Amino acid sequence: MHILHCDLDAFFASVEQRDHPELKGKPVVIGAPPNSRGVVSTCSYEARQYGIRSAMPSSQAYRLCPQAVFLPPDMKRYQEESRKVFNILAEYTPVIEALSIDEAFLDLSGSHSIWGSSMAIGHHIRHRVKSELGLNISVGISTNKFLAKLATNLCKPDGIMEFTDQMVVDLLPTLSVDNLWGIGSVSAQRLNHSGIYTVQDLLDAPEQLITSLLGSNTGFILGLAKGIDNRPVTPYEETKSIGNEITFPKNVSDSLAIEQVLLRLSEKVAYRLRRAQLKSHTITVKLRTPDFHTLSRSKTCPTAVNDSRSIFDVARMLYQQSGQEGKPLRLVGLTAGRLQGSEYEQLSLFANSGPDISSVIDRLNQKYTSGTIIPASLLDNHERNQ
DNA sequence: TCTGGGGTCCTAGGACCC
DNA sequence: TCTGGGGTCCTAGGACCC
Repeated sequence: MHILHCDLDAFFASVEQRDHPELKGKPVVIGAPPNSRGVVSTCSYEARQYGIRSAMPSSQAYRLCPQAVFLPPDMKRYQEESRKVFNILAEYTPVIEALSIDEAFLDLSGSHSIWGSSMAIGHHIRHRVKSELGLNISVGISTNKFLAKLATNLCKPDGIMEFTDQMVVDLLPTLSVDNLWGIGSVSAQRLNHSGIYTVQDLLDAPEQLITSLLGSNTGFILGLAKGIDNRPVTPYEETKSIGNEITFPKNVSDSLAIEQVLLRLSEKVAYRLRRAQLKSHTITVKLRTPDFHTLSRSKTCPTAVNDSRSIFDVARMLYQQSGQEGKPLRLVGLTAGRLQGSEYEQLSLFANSGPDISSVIDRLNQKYTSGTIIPASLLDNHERNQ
C-alpha cells in the first residue's frame, strides 16, 4: 500500500469560504456568472445539496439555487494555495505527480522508514493541511493509482481510506462501470446499452463484446476492473501543446472581429511558448458553430515558431480556408502543438536580422497585464483605425 | 437546460516513401 | 494493364480528465 492519492475538497470554494467567513455554511459557486454562457468550476458542499455540480451551466445552477453566492475564480490565489499544499506533500516523498491544481499522487515506497505507514503519512498530511492552511484534503491509499484514487472518491469529503485487497474482491465489482478510469459518459452509455452496468457485469461479459465497445482501451480497462494498474507515479511530463480559447458572450459573425480574436490568441500562445522556452511546428485553429458543432484546422510548418506574427499568419490562413468566414461562431481557439525546445533551434539559412521585438514585448507583458501589449505592426490598418 | 478552458490520447484515411 | 506491403507523417474528429 505505497500509493497515496490526495484531493482538496471543493478547493476553490473552500479557499473563498476560509477567507470570507460570511460565506461559511452557504452555497458558494465558483465559475461563470449565471447570466453568461459559462459553467460551474467548483462549488461548496452546501451548493451540491441543491444538485449543483462542476461543469454544469451556471444558468442551470442559478435555477437550482437562486440564493447561491456566485464568484469568479481567482486563479492566482488558488495557485498560491496549491503551491503551499504541494510544499507540504514534498516533505514526505520526492515522487509526486500533480494531476491538477488540487490533486496529486505520491509514491511512498521510500518513505516508510522515516514517516511510518502510508496511513500514518495520510493522517499527517491531512492534519497539516488543515492546521496550517485551513483546508480539507481527502486521502486515498492503495497498491496502485487507480485504487488509491477510487478510495479518495469514496471517502471524500474530509476523509481518509485505504483500499484493501479484500475490497478489490468485495467492493470493486459492485461499483458502476463509470468508476473505471477512462470510462466517460459515452463509453458508459455504450456499455449500459449492452446490459453492462457494474464492474462485475464487465468481467462477466465476453471480451469480444467489450473490445467492440471500448476498442484498444479494453485491456487497460479490464485490468482496472480486476484492480490491476501498473502505471507508475511520474513526477514530470513534457508539455505537448499550449493553447487558449474563448467562448463569446454572443455569437460573432464578422470575420474581421474573428481575426482580431485570433491575433490576441496568437499573442497569448506565443508569450506562453516563449516563457516555456518552446517553439511549435503545428498550429491548430478551433471553431465552434452556434449548433455546438466543433471544427479544427491545423497546419504543420517546417520551421518551429514562437512569435505571434508567424502564429497569427498561419491561424488567419486556416480560418480563411475553413469555410466559416462571415458565419456565426460561438468559440474560437488556437493551439500550438508538436513542441520543441527553443534553445535547440536551428539557424535558418535566411534568418531575419534585426532587433528581437518579442523579448521587449515579453518584458512589458510581465510588468503589466499579460497579453495587453501587442505590437502595432501586427495590426492591420482597419484594426489600428478602430 | 444548453453546454468553459486547460489539456492528453486514440483513430482513421490519405499522401508519400522504399 | 493492374498493381503489395510496411512504415511514417499529416489532418480531422472525438472521448476523456480535471
